Amino acid sequence: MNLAARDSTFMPAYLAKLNAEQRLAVEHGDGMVSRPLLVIAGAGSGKTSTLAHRVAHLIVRGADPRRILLMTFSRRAASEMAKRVERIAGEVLGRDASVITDALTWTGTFHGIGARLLRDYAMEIGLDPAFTIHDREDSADLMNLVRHEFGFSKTEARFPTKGTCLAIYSRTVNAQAPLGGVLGSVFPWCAGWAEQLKALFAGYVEAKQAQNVLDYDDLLLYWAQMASEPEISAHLGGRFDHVLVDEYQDTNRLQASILTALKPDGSGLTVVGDDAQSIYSFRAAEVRNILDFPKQFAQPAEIVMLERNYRSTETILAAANAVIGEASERFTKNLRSERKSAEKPKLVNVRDETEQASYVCQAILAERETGTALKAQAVLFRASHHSGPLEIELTRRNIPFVKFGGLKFLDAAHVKDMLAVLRFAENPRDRVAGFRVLQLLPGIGPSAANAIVETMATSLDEAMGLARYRPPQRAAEDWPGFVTLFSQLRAGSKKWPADLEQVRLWYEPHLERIHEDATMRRADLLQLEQIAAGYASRERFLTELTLDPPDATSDEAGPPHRDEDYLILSTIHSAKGQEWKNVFVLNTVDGCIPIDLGVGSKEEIDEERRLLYVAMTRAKDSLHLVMPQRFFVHGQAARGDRHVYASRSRFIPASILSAFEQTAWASVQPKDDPRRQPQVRIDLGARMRGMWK
DNA sequence: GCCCCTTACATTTTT
DNA sequence: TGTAAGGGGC
Repeated sequence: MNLAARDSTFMPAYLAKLNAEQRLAVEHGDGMVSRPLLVIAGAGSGKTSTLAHRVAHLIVRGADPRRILLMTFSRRAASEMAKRVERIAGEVLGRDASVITDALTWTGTFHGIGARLLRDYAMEIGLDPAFTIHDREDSADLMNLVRHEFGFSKTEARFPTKGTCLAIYSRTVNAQAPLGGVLGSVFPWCAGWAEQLKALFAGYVEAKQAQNVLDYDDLLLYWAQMASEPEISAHLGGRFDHVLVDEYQDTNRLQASILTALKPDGSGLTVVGDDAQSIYSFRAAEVRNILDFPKQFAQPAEIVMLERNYRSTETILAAANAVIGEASERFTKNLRSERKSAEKPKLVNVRDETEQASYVCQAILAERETGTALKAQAVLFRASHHSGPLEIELTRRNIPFVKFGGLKFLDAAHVKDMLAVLRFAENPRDRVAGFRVLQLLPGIGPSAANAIVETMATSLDEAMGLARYRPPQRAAEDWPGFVTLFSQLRAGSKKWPADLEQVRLWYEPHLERIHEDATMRRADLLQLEQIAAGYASRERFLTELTLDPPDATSDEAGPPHRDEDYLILSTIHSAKGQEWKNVFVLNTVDGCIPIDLGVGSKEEIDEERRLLYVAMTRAKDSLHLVMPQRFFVHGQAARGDRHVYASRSRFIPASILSAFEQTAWASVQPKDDPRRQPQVRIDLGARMRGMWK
């Protein structure tokens, strides 16, 4: 049988839809464990689809879905992937497909998979399986505790803040680099504190262990360490036949070392990514991971390049290619598109951020009039706060929107309080949680809270230690209620999610005492209960919520207006992997893109350039880059006129302007703009008084 | 020791 | 703009 005949006669429909390169990636190894595969997938080249097809193809060809490990960048990406795999496999396997894809249980983020594996192997590595996980803020709080303990909060010259300390620590761990080197290259202003930081980090690690907590980095670090032990490594690697990693350009050295430990010779390994979209180096992502992948193994890797773009029009792609073409070093070639369009992307000049907001609103509404849903349109920006003026204008005009990135539901103090109670019950050694919870009681401050967790730590049983403690007089009234709550949560007398309701009933009086807007906050707590109902246990709820929190107003139970049409607002980072018919990019000016903090080195500039490239390549049909000419300075009176002038982003130099259509826009109703009121100050009161002199 | 008030200050992106 | 550290009253 010759290949051509096989192609036309026996190729399943799901393969026939793919182009030649995509099919190469999907069929590599034809379902068998085979040599490593690298897929360089340009923006809009059908990357997700190709990966989903590959997984489905593996299953169709007989691979055991329980032995496939699929790691994506977010849980959202993981569930999207699972849905697609099921649909594709369904075409071949019929209704059995859902049973088979349900067995595809090892999908998730590196951190999420790490947490699961660590609980599995906890006994072997001397970890208490009841460990709780600290999010970024909890970690910073613990770092701060140690920082105070060591007396670093009262040094002559100012010691780095808790957040900076944690950033340095995290960077050092994730980059697998020596502290000195990290300080020199990334945190030069802290280089003088090397000795103290080293001591601080040692203390921080000890504190985490004493309290049986892991931070984000530990999930990778423990996993990598565990995987480097020969006995565990063989067992661990043997659990999975196929390991597939999405967005490989955004993995760091620690993650790469985990992959190597799982599959030392690269057999059964697939990584997918695009170096032109690497935007996470601030998190120690290492673009060399993807560039050096082919050289990493003794056996040669198969390399597949997907360079045909199915998303954007030719004109949008030409402009994006022009922007990325200015980059100094690059692996991927220019993408090509066959979607014709007469319309170039627009460079829109507006007076200031207020005008920018008006422009975006009217353009979006005009598009909706022609039949483009709000959901098919997105506004992207470099930093979360860049969307502030637009959010005000959208609210004023009653245009519903959902914002991704920036403030999270879980950041609200009252939500954190509730979660801290649960975490404290789950792991009574978790001092950050305990410290927070105990201070909710009136009459208990930092020193009493400290004494209590100390008492608990030295007791054989934590709940008993708590019951034995004699609280200060002013806390006597509220104390017994808390002890009862804690004991019941510890004993597990209630079933999940009834636990959470019990905590809420206890918490509500405190909420009303502490916060004036208790009613609004109470609604959040009810929503938290809705979300909780979706999880099997307290432990799963706490773990998964920490590792992949729901976005402020979307996801999970969601707000009542979920079915309605709404506009998407997103940071460029959070827009990764997504696409919209119309895309607006705010503040395409120097100081915003690139952000003024990120212009230190050539590498940082290149990353900022890739950010603009990622933003531009999200657009299918139309793209607007908006450039306010002046920005009002913060920290002045409400109507103050202090401002700075901005210029077009350096990533759009004159030499590539021809790829854009330049326009200017001004709102036709200047009276809407309070800043345009007459710039005079008249003391009418003085005139009135003068009338009687 | 707790709590409220003032003042200073820094200010990206996220698992 | 909002958080964090410090001061003073209870």
